[in-house]
Amino acid sequence: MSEELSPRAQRLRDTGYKLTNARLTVLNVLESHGGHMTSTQVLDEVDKIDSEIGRASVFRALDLFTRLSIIRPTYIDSSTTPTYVMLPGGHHHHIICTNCNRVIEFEDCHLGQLETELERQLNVRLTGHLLEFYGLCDRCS
Amino acid sequence: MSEELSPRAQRLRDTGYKLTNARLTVLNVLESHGGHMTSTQVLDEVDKIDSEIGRASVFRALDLFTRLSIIRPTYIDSSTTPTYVMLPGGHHHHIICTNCNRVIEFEDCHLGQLETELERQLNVRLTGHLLEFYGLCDRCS
DNA sequence: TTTTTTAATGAGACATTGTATCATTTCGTT
DNA sequence: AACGAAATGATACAATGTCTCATTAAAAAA
Repeated sequence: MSEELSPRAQRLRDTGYKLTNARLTVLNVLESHGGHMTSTQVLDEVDKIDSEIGRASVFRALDLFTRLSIIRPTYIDSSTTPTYVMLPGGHHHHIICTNCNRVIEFEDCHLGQLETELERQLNVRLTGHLLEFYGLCDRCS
Repeated sequence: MSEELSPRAQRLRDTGYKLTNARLTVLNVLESHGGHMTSTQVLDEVDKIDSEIGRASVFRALDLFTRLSIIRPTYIDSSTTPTYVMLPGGHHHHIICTNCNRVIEFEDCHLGQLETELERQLNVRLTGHLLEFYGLCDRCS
């Protein structure tokens, strides 16, 4: 088949993982929802598209994508069920209203400098980050 | 009883919540472990101290503390079971090694400026934040 | 101090979410 | 086309979190 692959799918293959139907479907679902989904939502959407895909494979894909820093689990409106956010370009930032749980995205995080500083000081190699601010949104404050 | 209260316990009472045995025990456990614990660990430790305290109350306390930004659930070594980190002074930052899951703490995050900028631009009131970097630690890179 | 009010509790059945196992299938390569 | 390793799907299971409701205990009022 000669479909074109999304950059993330490319990355999957380049890292040595097989491009299976299950993985591509999960990735597709995440991408088409902007990557703010719980596992249950992903399971539902995947099921709509291809009900042959098993529950376990969905969880396995979510785990794999997490390890590859394609997505990141975080806790938004439940302190127990994670929401998977995409890490476009390896990073993500938002504000969570602690009253109504609304999520507000914003652009610049100015963390490039801190990142290189930490890499030098601690001898680590950083590939991404997640920055969450908590507080009250304009409606709730 | 005239025990002195921790600042966080004070905060609980000041916000109008009762200082119950269950809540104080959970808080105590979190504080004495530096606040990097899963719910199961908290349940175990609480049970050691006072086995009368019910499972539900522990979860209720964790939820409450999360709402008050005393702790924050985050992903560390499982993409599903959250680890609760304390937000001392309303914030927390660390590096998670995506290979061995080691957590490296660091100090300055230099986010004060960004915080005030966002408050002004978006008309929000921010009370805390969580900053996570992902990458390979010195041993794994 | 005693009483009152009401939030919070604990027990435990239940629901939800995630994982392990393993025979079978599929991908990518030869 | 055939091969081998990786991944899958089915399903039983395990772990984690939630609900209900009668009872208790914390804080306020008397």
